[in-house]
Amino acid sequence: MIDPFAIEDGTEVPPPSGPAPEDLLAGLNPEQTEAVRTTEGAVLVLSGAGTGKTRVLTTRLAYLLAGGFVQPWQCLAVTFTNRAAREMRERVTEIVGADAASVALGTFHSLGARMLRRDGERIGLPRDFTILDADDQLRLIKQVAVGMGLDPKRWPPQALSSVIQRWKDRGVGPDQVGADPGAEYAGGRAVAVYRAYQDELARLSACDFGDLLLKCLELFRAAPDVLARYQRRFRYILVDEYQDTNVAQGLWLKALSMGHRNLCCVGDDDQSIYSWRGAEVGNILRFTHDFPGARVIRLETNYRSTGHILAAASALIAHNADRMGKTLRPASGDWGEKVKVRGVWTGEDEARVVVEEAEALQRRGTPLSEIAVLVRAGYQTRAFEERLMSQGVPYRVVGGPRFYERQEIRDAVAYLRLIRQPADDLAFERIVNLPRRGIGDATVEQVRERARATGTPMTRAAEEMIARNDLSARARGALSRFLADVGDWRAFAATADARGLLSEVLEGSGYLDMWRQDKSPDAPGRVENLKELLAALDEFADLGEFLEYVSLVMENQGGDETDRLSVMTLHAAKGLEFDRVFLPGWEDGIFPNQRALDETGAKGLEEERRLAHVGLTRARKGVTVTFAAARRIYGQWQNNMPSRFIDDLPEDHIERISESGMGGSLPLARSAAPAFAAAPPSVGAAGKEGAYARGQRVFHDKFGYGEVRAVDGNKLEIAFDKAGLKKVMAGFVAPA
DNA sequence: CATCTACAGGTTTTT
DNA sequence: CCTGTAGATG
Repeated sequence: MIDPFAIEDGTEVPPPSGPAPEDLLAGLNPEQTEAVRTTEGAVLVLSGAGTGKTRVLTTRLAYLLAGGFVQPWQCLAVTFTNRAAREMRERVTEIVGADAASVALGTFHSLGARMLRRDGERIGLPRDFTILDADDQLRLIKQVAVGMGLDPKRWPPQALSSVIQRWKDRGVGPDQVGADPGAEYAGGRAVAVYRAYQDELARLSACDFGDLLLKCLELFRAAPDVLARYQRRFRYILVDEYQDTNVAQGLWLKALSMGHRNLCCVGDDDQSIYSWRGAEVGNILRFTHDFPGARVIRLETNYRSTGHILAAASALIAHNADRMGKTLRPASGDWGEKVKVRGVWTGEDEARVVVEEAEALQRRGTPLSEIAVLVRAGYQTRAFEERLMSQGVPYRVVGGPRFYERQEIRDAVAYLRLIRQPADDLAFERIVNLPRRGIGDATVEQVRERARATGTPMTRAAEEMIARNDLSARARGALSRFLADVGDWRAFAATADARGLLSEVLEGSGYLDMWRQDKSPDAPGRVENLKELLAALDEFADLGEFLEYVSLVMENQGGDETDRLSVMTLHAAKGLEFDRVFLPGWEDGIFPNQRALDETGAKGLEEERRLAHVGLTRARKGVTVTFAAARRIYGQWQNNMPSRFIDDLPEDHIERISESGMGGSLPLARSAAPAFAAAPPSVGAAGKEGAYARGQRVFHDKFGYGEVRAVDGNKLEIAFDKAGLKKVMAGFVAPA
């Protein structure tokens, strides 16, 4: 590594590579220019939706580098998502070239992990610690809590886990909990669970996601020299999505920036929608207090949306009290279309109407990829999926499980982890009986018991139990066969490359065969994913490096070029934009969500409103807000009032649409609803009952060809050739 | 130890 | 309504 002091000595400043800094400013507006050029000191760039935030961020980084006054590795750029990090790296590379490669650029978590790998030994964290994801974390907390005698029914591990995570988000270790919120949870024993969980993590040489920051803070406290080194090194720090940082991340940034004090945070308090995940809007609201003398620069010129959309969004968000205040101004004078507000009778009507409008837009030339349906909660996607599927409109649901969160990937990774790290008990437990090899819960429990009693890893405990003949003959045989296999793989790992190793493991263990023989419809996809994992391994010489990549960075392969409409949650839509956006389910209780209201009151309502603001500002040219008078939720008919957010939209900028042929009696104002007390008329949207008969051959988009076994109204029971017996709505199949 | 049945519970989820 | 999990059963 290059000596960071080479530049500060001022002797050999390398000549600027690429463009001159001032040339980069062409095309920026005055605020953007100011945000780029104010390189010294603390700067908060309040960047409203569509105001060119990414452009400012990348230009600012390029501007620093292009001057040649700072080495790339003296710049720290922090994002939340890998996607954002990748995009920033790509865009800066386009501007300044290869220099961009050595900028310390990444997510909070990956940068934290890098620091801990380097210096974590100073706080007793081995260099090769394992990174646990949410699933591992939950299993471990559950184990610990149950081990302490807590009834998982009364104190769900899930809840304990979130209490502990909130502590970590706030930078609070087990010894610092004090009177922190949540301290009373589980009769005050949550703290003890936290402490035991941390002990357990230490025993496993593991960190969960929260630890990647929490342990950095601990490191900075315990080893001031290490902190000082980072402080000297990072002369310029750049942070994206600052409104989403939690307390720990805020402290992390503050600590690192104390050397040169050049900290630039970009964010938008009006897009803070992750407080329930520990994000602390206070970080942005208190910025000038935390960094006295800080400059605040507002970006308010919106280059994305037409006038009516912006006017509606601005008026809506103006109803929030807790904000720094910003007004989006349209860059163009184009008012465009008013925001459509459309009431319908039922949830099915809503899906039908939305899909019809989307199809009409497509006919008039809007690509499906420029149309999005943004819902409040995941369960709402279903109605739209059904309708889109039956209409044959290509669509994608964004935001399924991440690649590395998939069961099959985690299983494969667990094999690798166990091979590399025999003490990885979580990996051991995960795959010891997967595929089934006759090592049941009872046996695993015995091994765990002995491991706990003797303070050894489970692998070791299992070996000892075999040697001492502590087990039933069956279990003993199965377990020793498993351990022998792992031993063989471990030996193999010494010579083979990563891909060869995993390939051998997946075949030799029977894991791949397990999925190949599985009859469920998603099994082939899992086999595909495993192949993808194998292919990804080619890029890595070192298994450890790969495991880090898999647990922190790896994403679903995009690779989908077909023109599809997007369906996703509002949360997933943040940072994206589309020509046309549909915002369904604007009904009190759904959006704003009832639980948000119940649990966090006025604060919750404001966050819901920010979510609505995010939704509206995703659209360039058109927004359609819809609400249904009644919908079936969990099989129960429920009448709803139109969302109070509809009242926040100024009449001048919206167009209320009444359904034709429905008597014009739809509740277009809140006072008119709920519209009816009894069940609404059934629409029968899902299909033509009686169109299918037993024995008929049919085709289904997902499951392929099959034969109808039974007909029950519009539900069919079909024996699919590949996917097996399924119950399917008649609307989803076509005669074959 | 695997498979079946009963039953609770169902907001959002960047790492 | 439907899905995931706990416990009882073979």
